[in-house]
Amino acid sequence: MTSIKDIALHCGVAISTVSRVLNNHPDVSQETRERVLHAVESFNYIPNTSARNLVRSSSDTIALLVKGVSNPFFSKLIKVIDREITLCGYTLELHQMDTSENELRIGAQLANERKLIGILFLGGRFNYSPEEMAMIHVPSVFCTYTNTFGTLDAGTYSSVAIDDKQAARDAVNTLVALGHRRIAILTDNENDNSISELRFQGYKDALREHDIPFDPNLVACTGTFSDMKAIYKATSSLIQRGGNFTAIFAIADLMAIAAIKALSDHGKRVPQDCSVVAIDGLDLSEYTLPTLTTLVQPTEEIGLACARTIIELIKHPDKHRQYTFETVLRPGGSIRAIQE
Amino acid sequence: MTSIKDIALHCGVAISTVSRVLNNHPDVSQETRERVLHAVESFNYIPNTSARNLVRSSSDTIALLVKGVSNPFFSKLIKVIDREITLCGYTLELHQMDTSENELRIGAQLANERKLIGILFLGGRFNYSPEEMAMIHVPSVFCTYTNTFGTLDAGTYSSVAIDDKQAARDAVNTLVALGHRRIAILTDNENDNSISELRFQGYKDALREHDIPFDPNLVACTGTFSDMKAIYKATSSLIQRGGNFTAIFAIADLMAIAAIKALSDHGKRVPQDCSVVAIDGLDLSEYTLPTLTTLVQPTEEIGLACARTIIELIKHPDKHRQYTFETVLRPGGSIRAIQE
DNA sequence: ATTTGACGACCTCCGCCGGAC
DNA sequence: TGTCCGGCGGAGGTCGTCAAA
Repeated sequence: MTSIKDIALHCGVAISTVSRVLNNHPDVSQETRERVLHAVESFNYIPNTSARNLVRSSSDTIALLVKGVSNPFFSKLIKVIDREITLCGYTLELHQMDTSENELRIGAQLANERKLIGILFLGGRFNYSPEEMAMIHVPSVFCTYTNTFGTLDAGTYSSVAIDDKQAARDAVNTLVALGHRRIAILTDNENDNSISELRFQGYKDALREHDIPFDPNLVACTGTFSDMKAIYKATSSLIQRGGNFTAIFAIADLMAIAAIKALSDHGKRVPQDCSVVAIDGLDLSEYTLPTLTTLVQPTEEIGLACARTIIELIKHPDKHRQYTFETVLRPGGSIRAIQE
Repeated sequence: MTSIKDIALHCGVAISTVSRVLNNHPDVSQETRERVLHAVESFNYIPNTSARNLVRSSSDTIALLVKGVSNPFFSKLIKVIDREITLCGYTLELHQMDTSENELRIGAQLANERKLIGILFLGGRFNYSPEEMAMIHVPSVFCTYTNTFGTLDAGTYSSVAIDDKQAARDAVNTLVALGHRRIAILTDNENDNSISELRFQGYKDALREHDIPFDPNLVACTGTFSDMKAIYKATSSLIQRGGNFTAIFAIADLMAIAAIKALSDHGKRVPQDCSVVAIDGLDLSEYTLPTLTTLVQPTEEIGLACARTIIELIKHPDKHRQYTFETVLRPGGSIRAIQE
């Protein structure tokens, strides 16, 4: 392994001089600078970051802890966050975990190991307690979720998310406005203290607002956000239960796509026989047949907000804020008005 | 920040002794050990990982360098690789980069920084030179690509991939067998020394085998693998050129999905007016309308092979091998026979 | 014989001082 | 007087070796 010493020896200069060149210090003659840079190039020398971090007061690393990289909504978000963090001169470290793991425990461990200066949690539980949060000793931001079901004080945490309940209400209202009253819901889980539960609540709220009775027979749980086969099956069994619904609200775009396929295989055309609305607004779902009517999450803005919030928080560790973004309906070909 | 020195001072022992306790060395009396551990506990002392990595000869960390996490084919692969690496007792570190970046340079830097014991490159160029490869001093495996256009000796690198040229030939042959002779291709780039070029070659080979003249007018370049809008536009302009094609071979599933939408918007139904075949076999594309006819990459097997190959290579650094997997046609609703 | 201390090496940065021209 | 460069010491944790208690 070549070190700064080898470069110095080869150039016949002192280690300090090489260091000065590498760190763009002024007190080096143009000629020496070029000689050193040339040696660095030809030796393919890369400074040892462990040693570098060791002597520097802090690292420049922010970790992004993702629960389920296979979620296509996260894919784009990761890209945006990565770009902004890098642009601001920080290093982003990506970590993937299983949906069953405890993100806070892993975050605490990682922060210690890696000397992180911040953590972005992407996808997580909505019900943290102050005791749990005490594990984390570095600035952190909850991305795409907030602490709805938890007991954290608003002044003690930062989050960037959409209003999930409102988005679900908007989705259902869109269907009701078209005359639908028998509206089924396709969700992950009824009581997971997380995103599914919140959107499920929004669904029930919207029904109540329009005096539509809630029918448990119209609830289909998939147990997953991304396993197409499981979603297909859940929709199939919903159809076979014969709840006589005229529309489906799917809590995620991928679910809607699998649902449309299941409907089609059971002889129900979308939107003629059944309307479908979802939440996410993936690029993809604008290119399916029919195109999906969906509430678009402003991915670019959310990603930028995540990155900027953590950077601000690193500079001012107590300035906590919760950001909420609006979703916007993207009209598609998957819905239509019902005629009585 | 408390350091090992503080612990040593507080306990009235030498630094070496504290180190011995922390690393479970036997030559410490029970009493001293307990005293030190107690101090570590109460001071909340955590060893500095930078300093630790500086001296340690190796870590247990394998890095997975992904070029474009937004590629949905990679998402599932990452999951499989992560599971297997973790199962085998190693730590996987995920790193994302832009398509424009040089994966080898980043790999070299990372290996140095993190004291990696291995690197998995996921998605990369097919044309490395021995000089470039010399930057990498740890075992590494090329995942989903190999060195077709490069000058590496077969005994000097490991790879796990499908036979891209053959898969493309199979795709085109499927169309020819149904009577198609005017077959357009939807690809990223004609000469990128990478996956697109190889699949493009396979396309041309298949045409030649069947004495079908190659028509440059039937080539549509998207310049991207994942930007749906760009793919849609490329397809639209292909249609407007009026090449009179009866089928499209898309080199990736996502491209096919956007193409089908473009065809539909131009009044061409799939498969009645135009057949579409792709390569990838995403779960998703089994649930679109129509379902996509595609050559499935055995994701599970490829992922396992990637993980096992790097682990074997770490144990035996010179046992290089190139693995090739077969793709399998998954029939769908996007193709049909042509009647003259 | 068992336990502990002392030390140098690993690598980089940074500040400081001193020498050379 | 200013410009350029050398050299030193410290910081951080580990580990092997040697010496000492």
